[in-house]
Amino acid sequence: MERHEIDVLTLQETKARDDQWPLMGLEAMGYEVATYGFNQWNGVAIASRVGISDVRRGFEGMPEYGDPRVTEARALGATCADVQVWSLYVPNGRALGDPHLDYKLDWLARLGVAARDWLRGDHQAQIALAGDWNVAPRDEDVFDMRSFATSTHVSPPERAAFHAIVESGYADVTRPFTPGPGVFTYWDYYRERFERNRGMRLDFVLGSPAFAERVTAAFIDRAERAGKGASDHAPVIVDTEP
DNA sequence: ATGGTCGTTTCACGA
Repeated sequence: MERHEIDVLTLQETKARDDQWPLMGLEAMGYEVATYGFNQWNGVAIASRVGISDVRRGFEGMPEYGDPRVTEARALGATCADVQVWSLYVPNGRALGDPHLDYKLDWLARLGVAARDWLRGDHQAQIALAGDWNVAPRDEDVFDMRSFATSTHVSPPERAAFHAIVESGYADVTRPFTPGPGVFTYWDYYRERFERNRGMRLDFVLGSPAFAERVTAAFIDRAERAGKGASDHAPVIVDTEP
């Protein structure tokens, strides 16, 4: 965060309850923090050094689909300066035919309905939908499509759900600055997946028209994936005009 | 078709 002068940070799959956050450290760096941690599995958070004026919680999980410890996925919205930022952790889906995939598709559909409502209410709204989408929208977003033939993340319904949100007015502001193929945001921990660049592009920032106009650059910080103890996802950074 | 890694919920499980 210090190296890249991050104004607003969104985190997903934090595996932390609200009471487990290192808030003092973030606050010492000048950040306000909003968290939405369900349990030790899944949570989301937003840290902002440009202020948080409003916090919205939405799109919680659907426990009827199974064990709520693992099915819970969350979305946390916060108004940071003039931008409404959402930290999204889209459900994983687990496997084709698994009820968790139905839950994932329902969750994305509900997000799409809400996102369209936000645009209808205010055409000048600056909204960023940022996080782990757990969808690889294009074939080039996985290192080897043959090995994903019977997998989630690339299935037509998942891709359709993602594209529906794009087509409703939320542009992917990251891909134009980080074109593929071979450009990923996630590499599994299995041996040499990162070293061999056998990854997936699952993390995106989608922006409303007014926000997308302000974006000047995007960057995937691969170096953060290299160290011992790193997350399996790399940070995705977006720059905007003031 | 399987297994490979990681961290926590541990000799199991979801990512």
